Amino acid sequence: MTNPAYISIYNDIRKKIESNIWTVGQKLPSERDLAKAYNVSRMTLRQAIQFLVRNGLLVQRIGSGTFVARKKFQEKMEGVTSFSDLIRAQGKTPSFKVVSALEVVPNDTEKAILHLKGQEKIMRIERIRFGDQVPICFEVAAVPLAFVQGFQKKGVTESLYTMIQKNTGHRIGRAKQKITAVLSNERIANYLEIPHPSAILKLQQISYLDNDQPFELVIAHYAGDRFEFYLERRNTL
Amino acid sequence: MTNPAYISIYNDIRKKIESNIWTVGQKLPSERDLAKAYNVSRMTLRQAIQFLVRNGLLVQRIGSGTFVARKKFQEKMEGVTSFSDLIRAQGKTPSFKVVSALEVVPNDTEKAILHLKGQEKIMRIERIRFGDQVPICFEVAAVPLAFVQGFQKKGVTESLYTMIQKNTGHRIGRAKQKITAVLSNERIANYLEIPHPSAILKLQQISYLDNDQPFELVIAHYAGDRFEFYLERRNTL
DNA sequence: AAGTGGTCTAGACCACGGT
DNA sequence: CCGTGGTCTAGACCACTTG
Repeated sequence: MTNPAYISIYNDIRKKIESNIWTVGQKLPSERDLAKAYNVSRMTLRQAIQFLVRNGLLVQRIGSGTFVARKKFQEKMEGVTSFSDLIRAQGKTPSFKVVSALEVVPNDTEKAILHLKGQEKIMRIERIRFGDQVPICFEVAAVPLAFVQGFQKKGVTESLYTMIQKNTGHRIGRAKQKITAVLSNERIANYLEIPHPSAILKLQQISYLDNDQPFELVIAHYAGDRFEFYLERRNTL
Repeated sequence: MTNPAYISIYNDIRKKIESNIWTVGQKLPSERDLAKAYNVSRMTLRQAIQFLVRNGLLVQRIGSGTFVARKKFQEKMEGVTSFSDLIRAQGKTPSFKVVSALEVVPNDTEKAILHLKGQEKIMRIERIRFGDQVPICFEVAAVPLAFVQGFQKKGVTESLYTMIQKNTGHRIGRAKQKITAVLSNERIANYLEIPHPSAILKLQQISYLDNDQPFELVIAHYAGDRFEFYLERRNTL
């Protein structure tokens, strides 16, 4: 049942990065030294490094060395829908305002998607996101209460992901996203300060732990004329 | 300047698959036999296989063997915007109708994005895409004429990609996509048989060869209430 | 039991980057 | 120049699937 060596090494290095033992931009020991330290061959060590590079935690420069990448895991995980990244990429400053954060009984959609049973409650958070003070997105997030034990109603920052990882002992595995276009309704047009009707980019995101348990449902409404998603497809090699 | 062995092997196997020497679902020789055939060690052979698996051309089953995957390269390359795949995933039948296919002078956007100089012309193709006869998408594609030498105005099928690969000697490298929401205009509402105003999902896709030369610009308008994009993010390992 | 992919070793040479 | 990552070898044992 014991893991292959390269997976143990992968996890160990990841922990060192996530706990800031190795900080952003820092140079790691050479592959040869790391192999010695982990008592494996260099090829095996390289297999661990390879996955860390592919997942964006490390970058390698030939002739120079291996370095901790700028982005951390949970920031990466937000992936194509990372609001902050996309706003910053436009040279703007992201911010948000919490409209409400309540412990409530889930609606049918939330209940089905989050696999909730009986009377299990959720934390539902409504937020408006801004870029340089201009409202760009209104979003509703639902998380089962079990995942946010002892969670204060303030903030609801990026550290939600790290907290869930601590509370559950699981890591974040994957995220499904659906994107469509809808017409605005009065409430959303109001929040986003746009005329009604306007075109809205609607995004539904479901996030899963690495045991395939869903832990978050987000439905976001973006002002069509103030935001665009950017995707890139590459072929490795 | 000669390639590493695993890249040559990668390309050789890819050619065998794309030219149907090894057909879909077929079992490949074992890694040990392939290594012997290519006169490399098994580790090197595995590195080539690994990339083919990651790019979706092969699948491996432990204890069983290595097989040609169901999807081929150019189908994969359409990626998240593959209309046909998304429609078929809903159990519907995709089809399309060519509205026009003309050799014309590019507009400023096309000229800039496709890096066109002087009086170079393009082929501009307008299409309506259907799912089970219902119009879902109106799209305009622009390709520099140089890439479609001897191309007939009929069809404009998926084999566009393979033809460009033959004409240029380059492979398809990556694709950039921007997604946003806009309100319909009269013409598009007419093509898509939807009320006006409606919400439209607008997609711009730029495709590049592996030498980073852009070869295709597509601007697509999807009826918001008949279509949704589906994306998935995974963490390897 | 035989064949397959998954992992691993202990070396080696190369091309590149910085000093 | 020396240290780095990139590639490669010729073996080996394991876990899994299939006949």
